Amino acid sequence: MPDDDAVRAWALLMRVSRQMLERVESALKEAGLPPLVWYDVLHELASAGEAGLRPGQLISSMLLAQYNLSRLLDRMEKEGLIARSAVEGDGRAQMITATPEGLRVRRAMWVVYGRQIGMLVGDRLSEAETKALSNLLLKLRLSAD
Amino acid sequence: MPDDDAVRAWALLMRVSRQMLERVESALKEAGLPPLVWYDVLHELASAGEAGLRPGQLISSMLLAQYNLSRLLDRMEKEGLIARSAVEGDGRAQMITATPEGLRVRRAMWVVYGRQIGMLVGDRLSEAETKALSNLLLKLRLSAD
DNA sequence: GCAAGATTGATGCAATTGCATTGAAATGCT
DNA sequence: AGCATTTCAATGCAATTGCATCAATCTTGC
Repeated sequence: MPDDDAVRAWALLMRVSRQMLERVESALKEAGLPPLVWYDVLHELASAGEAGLRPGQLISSMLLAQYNLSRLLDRMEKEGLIARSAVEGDGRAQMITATPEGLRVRRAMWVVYGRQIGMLVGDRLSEAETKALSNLLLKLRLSAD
Repeated sequence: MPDDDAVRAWALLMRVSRQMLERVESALKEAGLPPLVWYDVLHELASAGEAGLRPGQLISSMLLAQYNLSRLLDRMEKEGLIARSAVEGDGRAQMITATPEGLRVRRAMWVVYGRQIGMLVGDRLSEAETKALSNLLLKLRLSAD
């Protein structure tokens, strides 16, 4: 059985992260933008550059289930935000890239998303506190296993 | 646009909380137990004592949508873990109580859940760090609005 | 070359969630 | 009292998620 301090920190972690996530999701929705997970995909793709990414890379960087990603990409493709292309030399594989429209949507989402992060974190913690929080969370981060 | 520290803390908060949640959920599943949210309901009900709670109280303590709670209670009732009873003097309202079986399941869940909290938090942070984390999260907690 | 196994991504189906709306009962107003 | 408004909980329906499995292709070992 864990000690009370650990339970308290756990409970706060769960509650705060959910509250904040809901805030961000509802801000995006109010602005008529797609859900946050779309941003994450577009962000990863944008960082990856021209070449794009393999779905597997998205899965591991985003902690997303394979079947979930597959359908998420279906939806994003239907909206014209990403494109799938064949990988030469491996008929199973595919490459995912962000379309120009996808990059545009990403920027539009960041306006809302970034503002929320500012309000939810930047405005509430000093710089030192923010760094301290990151360091504590780093210790909690789980590796692959 | 928020500063980089805030974005970094945000990203870690999201990632760490999701990773941990998944760990706990899968530990519960492996043990053949219900999902975490069932624990939360049972826990609230157990703390509330004999009288039980009104759905509205569960909604606000658990950050759950009304329609979601309604159906969650359906499932839990079907499994015999909670009971709904009428409120005298208000025909719309109901009272939710945990059944003895519900309390038993709660204890069984805590064995697994508590152990996970110990491993995920207790074992990774010192007491001082744990308290510091709680204090930082407290500052991030959102009030009702 | 080829069968056995591994890897990559998609899909059928059930469970859950989200959204809008409904139904029923209480409250407020005149 | 009579009717509009509010409150409390449930529900129809669409979207998403989870689970198991599948199909196609690649790799390995013979």
